[in-house]
Amino acid sequence: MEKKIVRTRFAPSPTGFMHVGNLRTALYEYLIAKSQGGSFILRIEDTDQERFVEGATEVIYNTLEKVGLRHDEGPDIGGEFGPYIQSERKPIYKEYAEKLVKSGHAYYCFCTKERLDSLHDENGIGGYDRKCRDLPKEEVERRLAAGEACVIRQKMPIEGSTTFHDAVYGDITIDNSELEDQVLLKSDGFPTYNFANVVDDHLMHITHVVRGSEYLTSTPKYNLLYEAFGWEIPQYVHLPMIMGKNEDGSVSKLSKRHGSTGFADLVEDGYLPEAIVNYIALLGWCPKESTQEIFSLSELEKAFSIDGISKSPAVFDYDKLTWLNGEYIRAMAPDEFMAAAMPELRKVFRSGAVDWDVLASILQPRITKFKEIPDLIGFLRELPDYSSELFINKKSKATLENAPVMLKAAIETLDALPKWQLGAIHDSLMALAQKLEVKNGTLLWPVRIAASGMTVTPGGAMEILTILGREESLRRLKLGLEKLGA
RNA sequence: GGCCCGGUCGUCAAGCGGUUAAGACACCGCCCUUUCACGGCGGGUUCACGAGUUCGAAUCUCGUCCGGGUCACCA
Repeated sequence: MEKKIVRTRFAPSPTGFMHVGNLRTALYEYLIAKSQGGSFILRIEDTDQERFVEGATEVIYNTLEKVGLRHDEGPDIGGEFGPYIQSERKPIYKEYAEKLVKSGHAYYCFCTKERLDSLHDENGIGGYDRKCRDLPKEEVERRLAAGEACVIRQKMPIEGSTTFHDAVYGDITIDNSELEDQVLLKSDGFPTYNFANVVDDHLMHITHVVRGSEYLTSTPKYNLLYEAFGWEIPQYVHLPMIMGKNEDGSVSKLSKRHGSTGFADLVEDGYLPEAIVNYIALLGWCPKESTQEIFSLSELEKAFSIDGISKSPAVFDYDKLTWLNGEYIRAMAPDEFMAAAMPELRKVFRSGAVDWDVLASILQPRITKFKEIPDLIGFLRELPDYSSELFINKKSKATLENAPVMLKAAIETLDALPKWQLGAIHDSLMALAQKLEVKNGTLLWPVRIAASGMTVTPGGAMEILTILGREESLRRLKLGLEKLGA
């Protein structure tokens, strides 16, 4: 049997905002295609002209590029089945909608917006009453000729039920009585989302329709459309929703009140695109026969399979994303880390000789986001005001009495150092502790306190001294001595 | 409210009739160590509840409860 080439599509509407749910859908669509050697298509769904946002398609292109999801066909690069922007396909939808009217699967409806609104109850629930479903042919033609505004509606079966198969949820059956005679073509001539999808997915030879599970209940309408046209029904792959945790502990569809929900917001918050992709891949999918969690995009392409997709909604966990981000930072090569950290480092050190390598070495294992850097090392730029109480530390056996002694001895040996380098500082201080017959901590604790003015610092006394440089280091140590009244 | 879907540690999750019910994040403890971090080791009444099928159920069936989704000329 010949195997059909897998074709998936990402079909966002240009709203100017890339929700992580959307991005995950795109990711899975890409992975389903690529894991099977297929094609990933980008189609812009701009059928709602009221919602048009300037520059919104650029946001889509930029996001896909940043996360590395390269499409094989799309508005910007073309392809065999274009155009790939729905507003440019307007005549196609009209043609197919009229076909359905002719075959008796759809009909013209002249009901006004006001009449439709009056059909809903106070909760906004209640659908169309099918008033125009059986209008006499002559009346339809007369009103059409008169130029009366109208839409084309799908004629749903009154009885029976429709069953469809979903690759993750299995067989789902819904009574046809639940199905409304939905609008296919709006009065402005644009298709509705549902109709445009069916027509385009078929015309573009899409094999797997991937979308959020909020579309589960409208899928029978799709099947009915495919059947009315006599088209082959694609594979449905519905994805579990992404939820956010509310303050009271409950969950609901991930939205702004839960934190950043857009790709751009997350990047702004300091998350790396690779980490975001890695994290959302794991939200609702898990590899088979492996407990691997760190995945590059190409590793995902190899490991992904539809049967690893879960059914239940997943809560977006910023903690885990943060951890992953830290993992990505730690995995960076030194020069890569340096390049990425430099903009933040420059906020603290505008000029001057700094031992960048030592600085990077204390930062890389400690940060989870680059934007943490300025707060973390502000003390290097300016010594904070601190209390002499900080010199006391039980575990290091550091006291107010021995601190001045240690400091004095440290200043003396440090001052005599020919070269101000981490190795030299390390060796001399270790030798000093031995000579004084105290544990390392007893010497190093007061030195670090005097050098930093803080009880908790990234890196130890030696790294801090190295970065500070000879002059500033000695100045701070002497200041510490003064503070101790010695 | 009708219909649809879901329910394994706080969170992401493995599990597909027989397991000491994996792993990860978070949390706690210990170790490493000059603080913190990294790293290492260890810890926690997790199968919503109730029936049923079965020698045996987290896994199958039914009911209950809880959560979510959906009912537009929005996507």
